[in-house]
Amino acid sequence: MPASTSLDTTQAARWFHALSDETRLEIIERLLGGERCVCELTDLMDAAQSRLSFHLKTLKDADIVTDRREGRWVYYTLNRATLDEIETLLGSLKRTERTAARSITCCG
Amino acid sequence: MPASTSLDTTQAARWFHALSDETRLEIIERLLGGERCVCELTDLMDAAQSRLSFHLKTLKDADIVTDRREGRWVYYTLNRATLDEIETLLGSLKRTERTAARSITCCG
DNA sequence: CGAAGTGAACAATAAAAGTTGATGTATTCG
DNA sequence: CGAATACATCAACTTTTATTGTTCACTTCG
Repeated sequence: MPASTSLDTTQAARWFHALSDETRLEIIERLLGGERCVCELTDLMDAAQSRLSFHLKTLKDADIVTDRREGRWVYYTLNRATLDEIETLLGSLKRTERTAARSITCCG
Repeated sequence: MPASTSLDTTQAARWFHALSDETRLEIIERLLGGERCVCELTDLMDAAQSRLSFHLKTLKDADIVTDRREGRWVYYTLNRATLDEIETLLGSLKRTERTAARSITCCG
């Protein structure tokens, strides 16, 4: 049986890591209004292009955004399905387990 | 006015960072069943005490757990209120903005 | 009081992650 | 074709995080 409980901590850590950076959260904010190409984000955020590219890749690897090429532009969009999954996961971090947790009466 | 939109990205990044580590997620899982003292966690997770202490501090700094001393033990508990806040925040990362996002017609 | 247990804090090190500037690749346009 | 634009990728470097072993403080108990 798996080491511990039901949560996929590896996947969860990946997702939360992708969300754990201010620049990336700002990107996400910009994408709330709809898809954006990199150059728009570069303008809006006044950030170096290579820096944004780095963070966009991080978000993409975590499946939080998707990209689409159109001519010489690449448009990024929020992947709300993944955000839904993360929200669900967060929910499961709150649920009270009814299993026999209190059997271990600590160290005494 | 603030740089961008309504989201407190600093706070959000702090929270997500606290959740972005497998060890910390495992700790949270163990706490789902109720409060635990450090020595229980050390046993359950087969991890060095100083390592757990480090991660517990990270979680505590992010307000995701609270601690309580009782005799020589320190008990940690999930702070579900914070988890609720994070869930709400995640929700706001999904909402569709109705503001004039499309005014910028990109670089063309 | 002194020994033992519990856990925080510290220092040294290792490993990730982020930034910057430069280079490379695809696409469009003259 | 050649120049320009959009973006990814890379290498060098800096900053953050995580791990490990050790030490320190507090509490209990003989």
